[in-house]
Amino acid sequence: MKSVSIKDIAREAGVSTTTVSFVLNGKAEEKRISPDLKNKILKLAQSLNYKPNQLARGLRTGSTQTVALIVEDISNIFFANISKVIEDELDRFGYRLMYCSTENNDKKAVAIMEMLLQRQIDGFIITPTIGIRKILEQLAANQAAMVLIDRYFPDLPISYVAVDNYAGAFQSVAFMINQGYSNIGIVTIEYEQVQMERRYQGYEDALRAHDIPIKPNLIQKIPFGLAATDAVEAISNFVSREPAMNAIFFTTNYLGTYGIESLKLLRKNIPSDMAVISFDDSDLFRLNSPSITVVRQPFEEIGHNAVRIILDQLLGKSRELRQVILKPSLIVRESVKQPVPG
Amino acid sequence: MKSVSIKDIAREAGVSTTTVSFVLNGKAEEKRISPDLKNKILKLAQSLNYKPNQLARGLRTGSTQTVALIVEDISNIFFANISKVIEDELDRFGYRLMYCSTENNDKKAVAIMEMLLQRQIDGFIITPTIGIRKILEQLAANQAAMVLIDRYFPDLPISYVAVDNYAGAFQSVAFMINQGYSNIGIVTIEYEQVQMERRYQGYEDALRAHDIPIKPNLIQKIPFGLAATDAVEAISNFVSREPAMNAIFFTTNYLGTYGIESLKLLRKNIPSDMAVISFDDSDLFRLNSPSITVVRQPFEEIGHNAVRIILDQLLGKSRELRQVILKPSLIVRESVKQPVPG
DNA sequence: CTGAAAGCGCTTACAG
DNA sequence: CTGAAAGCGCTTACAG
Repeated sequence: MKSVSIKDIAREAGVSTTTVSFVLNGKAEEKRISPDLKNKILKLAQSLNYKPNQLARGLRTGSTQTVALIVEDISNIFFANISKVIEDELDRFGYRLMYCSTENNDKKAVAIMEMLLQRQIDGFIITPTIGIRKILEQLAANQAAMVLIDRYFPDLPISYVAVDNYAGAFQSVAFMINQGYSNIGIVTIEYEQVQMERRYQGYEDALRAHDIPIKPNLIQKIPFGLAATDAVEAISNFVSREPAMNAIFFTTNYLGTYGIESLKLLRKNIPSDMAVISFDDSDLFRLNSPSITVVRQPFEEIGHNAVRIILDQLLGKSRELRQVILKPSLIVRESVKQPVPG
Repeated sequence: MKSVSIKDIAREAGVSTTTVSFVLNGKAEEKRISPDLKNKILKLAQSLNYKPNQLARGLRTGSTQTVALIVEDISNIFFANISKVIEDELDRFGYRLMYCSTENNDKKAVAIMEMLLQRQIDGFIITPTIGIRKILEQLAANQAAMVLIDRYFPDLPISYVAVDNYAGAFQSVAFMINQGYSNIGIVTIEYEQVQMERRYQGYEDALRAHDIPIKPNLIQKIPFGLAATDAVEAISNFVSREPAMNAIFFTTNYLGTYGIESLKLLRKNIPSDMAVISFDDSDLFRLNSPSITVVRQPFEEIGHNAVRIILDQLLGKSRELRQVILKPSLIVRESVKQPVPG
């Protein structure tokens, strides 16, 4: 499948590749190329089904007009939603989006970054894993166009867009307390990253603010990447082990999903046996019977902000450090009700 | 951020770029380069943090070691599952996967194909939209490495991997009939593509095989891409309009999800008011109360087969036309029960 | 054992 | 108004 090049067009048209290149790049007027010649070249390109080779163009210009989006898992609805916003927006500025999932695996994340760097990607929108900190530092030192989303390194001079995880968690737990719950557990991820730490801290502080003691056995940490069945089992054990616990805060959507499965297996009724709030929204939470109260992250705003920041960098408008923290919102549904007294 | 090239390494090492290239490509032995020199170059590349420029390499060799996966919607769990299988498998053969979503939009699909063609992608795994038929024909004529998944053009000489949609639908509807239902409706997508046609045909034939007349008013077609709220409304109207209908077959996962929402809004009980089966599985179907009976597609097998076919083409092992049809399986859960007599 | 040179398909400063 | 030429960073056939 030998593709046609500007050389082919030039030969057919009887002109130089320079002229063809000018015309094809819309510089005919600027370069004062005659309209007749311009049209001839355009027609020829069309009829030969010419497709510019972006590798050659990228090699020559140093720009691929491509932005990479690196997330934890593109099939997670939270990231899928964000990526759609980002893709649509970038498209309007002539940038292509290339997405990659790290699965929160440092090795995979490093490999992805290497791969992207080799492909001369213009800009990066990244949900970082801890293991790529070094790479990000280097990129930052090299003035690469880059913005972090969802999670970030507070001490690194890299722009980010995130959500007030602390407030989202605090608000959720406070809501449960105000509804009369006091034996509130938390299921979170055993992974030392800001966003999860902040959610955990919101949980603790909400309890403390209401003079409720923190009980270590109401805290369940699940290792990241645990197989679904194992995670469900861990949560089931946790629930069975703590009969006094009557409410659980799940710090992310898949944990909430596992939780619903566990409670279903245990035949625990939501909310009469167990009140539930999860971070992140999903069809499952919305349509579950009863529907699940959630902390919704404003993914449209996250996407918009990330694109604005990366474009400012790419278009050379601004390289200033931006640290955007957006407010999540508690969507009250049916999974937290006044508990039966006694 | 000027990156280091083999020229830099060559200069530092006091050798030619040829030698550096040989070493970096693991041809030191073959080209009989002295071990000392080899190590020196390797060390140098390491310490200079050399990253090969894949654009240059791709331009020169004509191969980018990249396969594109074009699906309808990467956030649909069915496609997300397939893509993970494909990505992992290709990775083991040194190929990168680049994924794109068409959203079943012909214009977007064409734009994606153009973009990929310009980027010298080595192979294509495609869930085609109707509008890219022409492009696929051209690619096929040019011997491009390519395989279609999920849907295909039966009359085009292009390999594909799909599921026996007819059998899946037939089995579902026959199951409902055997459970005692006879007023079985169908909610499908108004879109003229094989896979949906086959599912619809399975529905019709199952009814016919059991001497149940086809009633046009039990057939609801939803335009593809209809906003969620509108689709839910359309299904609600459909359900309300046909009080005699006591079972519905949904031909794809998001329709099933809309259906559950509609039934919930209408306060219809599954299965006592309405039995439900949907094509494709999901957490929502599995965890819903009651859990939803589904036709599960063997996504692992789909992915494996697609990769095997594309690799055979890429590695030049085989270009033969392969038409793989896999069997889906009915997963019986709680959403179809014997209806109350009368 | 190693290197000079051509060339992949573009873009663009320079010249006329 | 248009073209010859250099060069982006690689790989590789050819030569010695």
